[in-house]
This record gives sequence, structure tokens and C-alpha cells, in this order.
Amino acid sequence: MQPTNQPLTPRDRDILKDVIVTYILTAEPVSSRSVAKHGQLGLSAATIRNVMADLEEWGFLAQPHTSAGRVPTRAAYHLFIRTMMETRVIPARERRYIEENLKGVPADADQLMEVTSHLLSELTNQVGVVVTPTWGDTVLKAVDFVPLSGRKVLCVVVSTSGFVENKVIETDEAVPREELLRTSNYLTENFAGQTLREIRDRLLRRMAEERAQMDRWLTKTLELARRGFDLDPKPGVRVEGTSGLLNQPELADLGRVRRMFETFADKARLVTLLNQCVRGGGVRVLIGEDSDLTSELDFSVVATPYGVGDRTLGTLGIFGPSRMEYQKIIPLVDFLGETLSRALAESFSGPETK
Amino acid sequence: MQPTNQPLTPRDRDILKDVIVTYILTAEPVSSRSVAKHGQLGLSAATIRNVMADLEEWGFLAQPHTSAGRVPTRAAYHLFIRTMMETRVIPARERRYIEENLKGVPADADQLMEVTSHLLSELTNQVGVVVTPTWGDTVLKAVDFVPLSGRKVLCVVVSTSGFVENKVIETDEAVPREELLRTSNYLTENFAGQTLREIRDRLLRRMAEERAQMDRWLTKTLELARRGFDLDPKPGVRVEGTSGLLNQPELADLGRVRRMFETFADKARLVTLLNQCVRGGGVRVLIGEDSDLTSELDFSVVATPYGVGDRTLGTLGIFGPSRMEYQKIIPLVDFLGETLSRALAESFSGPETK
DNA sequence: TTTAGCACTCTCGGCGGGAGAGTGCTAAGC
DNA sequence: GCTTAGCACTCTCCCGCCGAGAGTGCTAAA
Repeated sequence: MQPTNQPLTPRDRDILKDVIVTYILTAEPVSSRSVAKHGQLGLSAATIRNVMADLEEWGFLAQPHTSAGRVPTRAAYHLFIRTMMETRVIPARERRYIEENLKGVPADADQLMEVTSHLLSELTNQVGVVVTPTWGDTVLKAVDFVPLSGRKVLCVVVSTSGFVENKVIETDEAVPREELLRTSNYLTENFAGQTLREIRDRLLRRMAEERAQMDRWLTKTLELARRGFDLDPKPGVRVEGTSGLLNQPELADLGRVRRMFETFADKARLVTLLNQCVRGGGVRVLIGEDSDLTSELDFSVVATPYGVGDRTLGTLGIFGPSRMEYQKIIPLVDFLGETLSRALAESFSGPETK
Repeated sequence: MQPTNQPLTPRDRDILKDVIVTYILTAEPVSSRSVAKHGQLGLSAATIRNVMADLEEWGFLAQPHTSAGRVPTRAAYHLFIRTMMETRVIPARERRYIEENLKGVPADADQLMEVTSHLLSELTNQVGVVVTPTWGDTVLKAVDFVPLSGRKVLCVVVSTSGFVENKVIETDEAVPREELLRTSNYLTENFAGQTLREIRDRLLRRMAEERAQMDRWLTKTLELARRGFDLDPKPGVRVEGTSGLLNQPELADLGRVRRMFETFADKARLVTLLNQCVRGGGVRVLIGEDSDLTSELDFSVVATPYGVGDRTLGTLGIFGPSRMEYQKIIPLVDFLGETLSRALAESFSGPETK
């Protein structure tokens, strides 16, 4: 399957690259003739045919059928991305557009996620996916309890990275306003700076101890806190732009469309895939059969982690047909990851409440 | 187009009904033979053919082509819904399922909306749509400001119906904790029970007056409030289950699929359509050409308003191919509207803070 | 008024052939 | 020895044709 010990000659590489690039552009099998014509190497179609036959033998090209042009394989895309592609520099106005949208608009981290997934799908024309942080891993900035009517209390939890979660709690008996305030202050002062997971564990321990001592106020406080912090442990996923893909020629038949929607409906698998994709940091690309999720659709994933400081909060990336403009998309995803991280850091952290 | 002054004879109606019911079930043009066979009126296919020819002339049936069976028109569906359909009674276990999901699970009104749209699409196999209340029309229950780091303040606005909105505000200078607390209390005490729109207008007036008097604290409070209440005036829309429709035979070609997604992408038009649909209260049905939005897709809308007391908060309903099980779907949408209204009333209002 | 019978129409699926595109191979040229 | 022109071959795609099947409309008889 590999070139017999020898690496590809420069000419082989030129031709392979040309095939890949034009296939990405046209979505149609590339013929030797078209390479000969528009390529800058002054070779005839026949010569190129020979090379292409070799490339096919080595596993870089494939033919849909005997008398069709050739199509790049996954191996070809990998090679292309690793060694042949010159990544496009993101135009200044595109950078500005992204930065304005991420730094200017959002009022909280949730909106930031929304804008990001929007930008992803808008700028790449693929499906944008953003995995939001797991609650257990976020760091508490402040808690607040707001009395509603009767025995209802609204619990507001804010993380250092700017995420806000609300939860209405029904208590056993009405809690006076001042007490709620004391509770909010106590919790914020004692637990800010720790992850919600740590806090929960600590709370449970404290509750066990406290139950013996019977400090009524503290017991109630801890109970409120436990219920307020009892948040969905699963990370959220934001998927945007699925319908945009309908225009891609690879989704010309209904079966695939249906399978695509099934794929994107299974959020849990999406998260797993994205997370395993970015293990190790930096932009990573999964192409087709690298994963069972995308192989039958011939889809690729380009993803990168985002976070504040050295703490990874989540993942963002795009899904789309393996035939995509990696030159543009990889730097874009990269840049969006960085910009989102910066936006999270700058807008929400600020000086720590110690 | 109408039966010549005469109403339809009972036999005509029986046959028409049979055609509609079997077409809803099978999605295929109904032949005279099939009506003769499985219908309980002991008539031959030929007789039925005559009647069906009349019904076609009167505009209740249509033929895709000469040698196909017949298909109900929009007029037929209307007639069916108005006078021929016996609405299915919702089975007890389905009722229970709905009530458990709406009363038990949700921690706030937003989750309630989410669960509702889910239920809609799950139980009807159509696209569930929920229009959430416009912020200006909701009634304030409580405001709260939470200090974050630096000059950041989190503003939490809670409405009587249980909706919570968060907004991070950046102030000119750091505001001490106590002052924020005073502000929260002042605003809640003075403005609870009014709609956000009223409050905003009143705030603006107060600010104009106050600026002259130069009460520093009040000026700051009002400024904070103005920014906190400056929420998105557009109602939100929650669309669920679009991909579920892909299995419907009416979406067998890609063009329609694409148009469907375009339709659902335009949230603003969806809102307009749903709102005009429920003008007048109670469940309403729009079929096909009643609206430009659905006519080219041959889609229908079944929608109903929801709200607390006599105040309409929003709209919920389903979209789907005109060929749908109105007998089941209409009572279901109705019941969901009622249950959502009840859930909103019971869980979140409680005794008013006077 | 209903019904049996029959001719007619239209769709749908399969078949075949011609055009077009692209290849692989061979033999000649540099 | 590498490159290239030429040519036969293969495969897809499109179009038109045909027969089967389904359903109708009409007519004439019950």
C-alpha cells in the first residue's frame, strides 16, 4: 500500500496535491487531462495517468469506477494536511469580524458559546459544534439566593469563566431574606475558587459532620447549597448549521441526510468524539474512518480545545464532508479556539476573589 | 366549486371521510376499490367512483394524475376537522406522562419550554414549536445584582411566570456589595408586579427627573436597572424534531427537505405565523395555503396559546405535512397548552409579593 | 339507482443503445 | 529510459421504448 520504501518523488507529490486541491474545489473525480491542462508542470495527460495509477496503487487515490477520474483517499488527505498544504492566512477583516463578535457582543459565557458556534458554521460552511464545560470542572465565582414567593428560592451559580446557572429550589419552609443573604455570602466566601466538584464533595462531608452538631442555620445553608450545586453533570453541546450542509453534493441522497441527522442527534457521542479528538491539545483533524461516527458518512472533524490559562474548559470544532477546504478551515478553527479562550479569560475572570 | 347549493349527502360524507382517514394513514392516493372494500357501506367500487368524481368536482378531492387514486384537498381537511372528525381521547398514561414531565422535572420556566417542545415533537412525530414570552410583557417578580470581580455585576431578572434572565453588566466603577443589595431591594420592592415594558418606561422618566436632582445613589441604581432590564425584545422560539420528519413520505425529495429547513430557519416568520394562528384563543389549525409559509410545502400548523390566568404568554404548536392525524394531534396540542399553562401558574406564581 | 364490464390513460420499472468521459496499453519519439 | 500520441476498452449517464399494473370513466344492463 505504501510506496515501495521510497518516498514520493516531488512530481508525484505535485500531481497528488493538484488532484486533492481540485477535488476539494469541484467535488468531482479528477481526470488526468484536467491535471495536465491546468497544472503548471508541463506534462501530458498520459504521463500523469501513469503517475496517478501509481498513486492509486499506493493508496492515495481511488476510482469510483473504471472510466471515472480519481478521488483522494483518507491517506491522501492526511498527507496533504501534514506536509503539502499551505495554510491560508486569515484575512484581517475576517479576524476583525470574529473578534468583534466574540469580544463585543456577548453578555455572558453562554452567549459566547452561541456566537462561537454560529461563527464556526458561518465562516466554514460546515456544521459548527461547541462542547461547553462540564459543571463539575468549572470554578465557582459566586453564589446567590434570591427569594421568590412562598417557599421558592432561586439559586444563581456563577463560574469564574462567566457561566451562569439558575435553579429554582423549593424549600421545606419559607426562608427569610436576610438568612438567604447570609447564606449567599457564607458560601461565596468559603468556596469561591474551587471547582464545583470539590465543593460538592466538601459539602457532603460537612453535612455529615454538621448533622451531629445540630447547628440549625448551617445545616439549612448546606442543604440549600447542596441542592443549588446539584447541576447536570453532562457537558452541553451546541450544534449549528446542519441544514447548511444540505447544499453539499455529498448529501445528495436522502439516506445520507438521514444518517447525518442521526449522527448529530446523538450528542453524547459527539462529545466523546470531539474530546478524544483534541487529546493532546492544538488543532486536530479526524478524517473519515478514523472514527466509526464519521466513516459511513465520509465526514471529517476539525477540532481544538479552548480554556482559560492552562485549564481546558471545552472543545470546539466543525464537522463536514472529508472533502473540505482544510487550508482555510484548520487555521480558522485554531483562531476561533484562541479567540474564544482569550474572550473567556479577558471578559470574565479579572482579578480573583481570594 | 361548492356542492350546488345542496349540502353533502350522508353517503358523500361517509365516503369523503373514509378517503381522508385512509389517506392520512397510508399517504397514498385512495382508490374507489379500496373504499368499497374496507368501508362498511355495502357499495361497489363503481358507485363510489361516481361519488368520488362528484367530490372532486366540488373541490374536496384531487387526482395526482388520471389513473391514480384520489387525495384530499385542503377544503376536505377543513371539513373533516370541523364536522367529521371524532377527536381521540388522550389515553390516561399519555396524560400522566405529560403531566409528570411538565410538573415534576423542570427547575425553571426555560426548562419547561424545553420539555414542552420535546413532548410536542415526541408525541406527535411532527415538528414541535414553542414561542416563549416576549420579555417586555412578562411581569417582574424580583431583581438581584451579584457582584463579580472588578467592575462586573451580574444582573438577575426573574418574572412571575418563572423565567430567569441573566446579564453581565460592566459598570463605570466598582460598586460595593451593600450598595448592590440596596439596589436589588429597592427595585424589587418598587417595581415587582409590573411588566418589564412598564418598568422600563417608568425608569426612563425617573431618570430624566432624577438627573436634575443629582441623587447619586438613585442615579446609579436607575442606570443599573436600565441596563439590566434592557433585554432582547424578541420572543424566543424553540423548534424541535425537524429531523423526525425526514421519515415522512412527503419529504422524499431533497428539494422539499431543503425548503423545509429554510422555513424553520426563519424564526421571525414562524413567530408571526404562530401568533396570527392563535388569535382568538383555543386550538387553531392552519392548512396548507392558508399561509404562504406552509403552502409550498403542503404543511399544516396546529397551535394554541398558553399563559397564566387570562394573560397570554406565548404560543405552542406543531408543524407537519397536511396529511396528519388531526384526531390525535389537535387534542394533544390542546392538552399540552393547558398543562403548560397550569404548570406555569402552579409552580412559579404562588402568592404575589405585594 | 346501482353495478358489471371494458376501453382508456397514466405511472413505473426494466431494457437497450448511443454519447461522452476517462482509462490502460502499446508503440513511436526524444 | 522517460515521455507522449493513438487507440481500443469500459463504464456511466441519459433517453426513448415497452409492457405491466393500477385506476378511472363510460356504457349498458340489472
